[in-house]
Amino acid sequence: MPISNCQGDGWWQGKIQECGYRLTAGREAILEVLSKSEGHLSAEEIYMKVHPRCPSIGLTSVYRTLELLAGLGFVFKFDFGDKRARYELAEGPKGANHHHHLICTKCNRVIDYTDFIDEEIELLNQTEKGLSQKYDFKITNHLIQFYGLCNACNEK
Amino acid sequence: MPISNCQGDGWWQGKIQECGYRLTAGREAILEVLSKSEGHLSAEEIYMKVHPRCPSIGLTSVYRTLELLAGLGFVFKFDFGDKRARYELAEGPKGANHHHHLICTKCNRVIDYTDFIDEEIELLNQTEKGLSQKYDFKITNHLIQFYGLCNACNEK
DNA sequence: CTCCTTTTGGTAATGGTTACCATTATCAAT
DNA sequence: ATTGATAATGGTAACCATTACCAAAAGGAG
Ligand SMILES: [Mn+2]
Ligand SMILES: [Mn+2]
Ligand SMILES: [Zn+2]
Ligand SMILES: [Zn+2]
Repeated sequence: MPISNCQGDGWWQGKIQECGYRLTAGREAILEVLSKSEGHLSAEEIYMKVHPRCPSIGLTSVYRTLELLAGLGFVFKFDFGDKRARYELAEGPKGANHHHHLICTKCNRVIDYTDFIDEEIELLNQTEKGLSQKYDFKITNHLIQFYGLCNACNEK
Repeated sequence: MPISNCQGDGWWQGKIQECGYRLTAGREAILEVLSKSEGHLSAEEIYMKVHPRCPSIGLTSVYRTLELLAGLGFVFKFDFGDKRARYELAEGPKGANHHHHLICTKCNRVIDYTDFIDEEIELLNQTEKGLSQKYDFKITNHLIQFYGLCNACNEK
C-alpha cells in the first residue's frame, strides 16, 4: 500500500483547483469512475457508472465535465467510428500512460498499445519539432491510430 | 498536357466497374468534384458543388456514394473536430498523395503535410509490421494527426 | 418487351450532443 | 449569520449531421 493517495484521492485534486475550478462531488465521481474503469467509455456509460455513487447527477453535467477535463488535458476524447465520443483518463500529471490505438474496422474493437519502439518516440519528437518549425505551429498533442482487421475478424 | 486522361476521365473509371459497381452520372460527378477541389469537403459542400453539373442528385446519394468510395479506398473520411465528416480523394490507384494533418484546436484550420522525414516512412512501416505481428492484426490504414495552435491563433 | 437487380431521391426518423434557463451550491465580503 | 456575486447543476427542448425507409426509376440480360 503506497504511502500517498490512500484515501482514493487522485493526483487531480489539487490540479483542478489550481486551474480555478471547484472540485465538486460530481466532478470527483466522474474522475473516480474514469480512473477505475478500463478505457474508452462513452458519456452515457460514464453517466451510468457515476449514477449509483452520485444519483443526483445529470447527463448534461457529465458532458460538461468531460468537456472541461478534456480542455484541461486530464481526459482524452476519441472517435473510434461508432457514433459516440469515447473518453479516457490521461493518467499522471503529464499524460503518462500515453498510448495509441489499433481499431478493427469490422467489429470496432479497440486495442491499446504502449510498446512503442524506442525509435518511435524519438522520431515522433523530431517530427513534431520539424513540423512545429516549418509550419509555425505549436503542437500540443497527437493522435495515432492504425486501422485494419483484428484476428477474430480476419478469419472471417 | 499529358497524353492520357485528356477528357477529364480519371483513374477510377475502370476501377469502380471492376468492383462490380456502375459508373453512374452521379458517382462520376462526385468523383470529379473531389478530384478538382482542394481537400477536406463535407458531404453538403460536395452536394452543393455537384448540383450545378447534376441537378437531379440528392443529398442521400452523396452520402451513399461517399460511403461506397470510402469502403473501396478511393476516398478517405476524416474527423477534424467540427461536427461533420470531411472527405478527401485518395489520389492515385494505391493512395499516392497520402499525407497527414496539423489541426488547430482554436480555429479548426487544417494543414496538410506530406514532407515526411524519410525515416518516418521507414519507421512507420516497421511499426506497422511489429504491431501486425504482436497483436495478430492486419493493418490496412493509419491516421496521424497533430493538434495544437496555428501561427495566427498562437499570437492570440 | 419482361424480369430482376441496382441505384436513386424525398421524407421521416434517429440519436448523440448542445443550448437554454431557472435553481442551487459555493465562497468572499460585510 | 447575511448578503450578493459567481460558478455549477439538472431537466428539457432543440439541434443537426447522418441514416432508414420506401416507392420509383434506370440498367442489363435474355
Ligand atoms: Mn486507449
Ligand atoms: Mn488533407
Ligand atoms: Zn474485429
Ligand atoms: Zn488556428
